[in-house]
Amino acid sequence: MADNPKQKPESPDKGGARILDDNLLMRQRRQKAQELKEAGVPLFPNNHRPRDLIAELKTQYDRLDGDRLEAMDDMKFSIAGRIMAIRSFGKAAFIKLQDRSGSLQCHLERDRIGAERYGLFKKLDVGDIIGVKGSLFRTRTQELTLRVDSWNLVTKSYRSLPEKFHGLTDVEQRYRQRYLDLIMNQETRDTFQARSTIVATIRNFLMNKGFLEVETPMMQIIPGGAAARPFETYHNALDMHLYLRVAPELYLKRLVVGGLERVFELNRNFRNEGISIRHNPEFTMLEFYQSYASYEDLIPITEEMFCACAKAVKGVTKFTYQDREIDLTPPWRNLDFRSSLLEIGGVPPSVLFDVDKAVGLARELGAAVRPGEGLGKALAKIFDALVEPELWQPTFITGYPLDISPLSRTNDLDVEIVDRFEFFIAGREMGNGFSELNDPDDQLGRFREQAVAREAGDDEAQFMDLDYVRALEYGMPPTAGEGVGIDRLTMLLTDQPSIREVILFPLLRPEQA
RNA sequence: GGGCCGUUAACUCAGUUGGUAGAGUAUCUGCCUUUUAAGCAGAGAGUCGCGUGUUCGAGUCACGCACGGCCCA
Repeated sequence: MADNPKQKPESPDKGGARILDDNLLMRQRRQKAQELKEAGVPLFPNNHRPRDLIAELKTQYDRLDGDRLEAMDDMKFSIAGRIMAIRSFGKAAFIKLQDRSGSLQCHLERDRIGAERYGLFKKLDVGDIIGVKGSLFRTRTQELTLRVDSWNLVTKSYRSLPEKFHGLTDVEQRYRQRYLDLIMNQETRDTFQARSTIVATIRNFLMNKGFLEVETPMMQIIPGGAAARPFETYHNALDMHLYLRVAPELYLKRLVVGGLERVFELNRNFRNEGISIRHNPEFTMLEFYQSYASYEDLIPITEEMFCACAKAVKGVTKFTYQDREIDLTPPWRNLDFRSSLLEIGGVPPSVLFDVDKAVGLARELGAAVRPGEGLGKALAKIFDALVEPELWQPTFITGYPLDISPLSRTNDLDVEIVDRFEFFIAGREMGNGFSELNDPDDQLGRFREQAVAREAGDDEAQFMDLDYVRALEYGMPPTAGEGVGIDRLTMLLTDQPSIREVILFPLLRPEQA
């Protein structure tokens, strides 16, 4: 392959051979595999069907004492899993078998399974996947153990697993080779189990409230719905530039115009921005929209949904995150945006209505503020620096400036602000909700202002979307909508400090230059 | 983009003022039928991330690059 001159250098599998390294351990394993094969043991058969799950055996039989188990010696069980440890003696061995549900110790005796099969068993390696059949018993230390009558190889493993005591701890290797991380680390398996539970809980929660789950384009001609830089791509057959969506918002609201009065989408967004402990270029967002509701109606729904997730994962709504207590019990704190700047940020009142002072303070705090950016943007940057990190307990912040909220309905009493909240837990934004702007003329004006900002160099400004305005001209019922960051919620409920710990395959540069 | 830290055997890690590269686990060989980080005896296993430089001599010092982590932007 490597010496094929026709091989394109850009080929995605270039260098594939380079990472398929060869070392003594692998040569030994392949040698033993060859011996097994020659003895008539298939290395990669696909005819094994385990009947039992380890966790279910434990649930059913771990409460029985040794005598009871011996009395049911003719009851046979069949499990399959990966060999995680072998403790071998001359004519018998203990192995630890791990399946998706847990792990169980098994005991193999030469005199029980026969000298020939026992000899072949000795050629197996830690990491191999095997099936075993036998009965349950208790060892001297009372550990529930399967007494193996017969075994069969299900899948040969050529690579040796990490050391049993420390396991795999190298962060880079854990992310690049997540499969290995999952084999070795129960905590990783638990984290992604929790993630699945959270997603399922949210789906059930919304469906029970009459929401319809929908899927809208991830490849968009006009990327809208959030202040973020999009990824660009290209469709060959249509000869057309496309963007990966930064949010599904404008499509979901088109569906509300269409009469789907309660909709949600729970799927991936893409933002072409920096990577950090709380940002991955692709991330998962819930967005849901409810007609005949305002942003205030979303507050109890949000509280209820988060509590449902916490109960599903942790069983409680009070827990610790990174050694600090979090209490999700409703009602959550509710604080006005400007008040939060004064009370939590310690910002002088004069800054709140003075663009120059706000920009000055934002810059003092190290934020990049472009010339021409308005008061709202500057205040938002001050908020990010001074207030957000302090919002440890769940807090709704309301009364956001209009100029940073181009899709939100203007407040009826104060035209400087919109009917919107963001909410924060553990010093992080967890979500954003507002009464949707459904006046098409107002929306068109907001898009025009965004276009001006874009001209001025704001590459996070919204794109003009005339079809969306046209949809609003047909009439969108008054609607409240909300977005929730699923990765961050998962971090919160699994006590993980980094978003990469809750994304199975976080984005990394390639190993090889 | 900037700062700090890391990269040594399959894994987890030592490696002193620059002087032939170490341990534990894993592996291999022998013994061992209730172990559970099993035990005992022996053995093998390394482009020290990559490159350049300094030096008689570099895992170690300098510079550059790559990848990763944390912090800042």
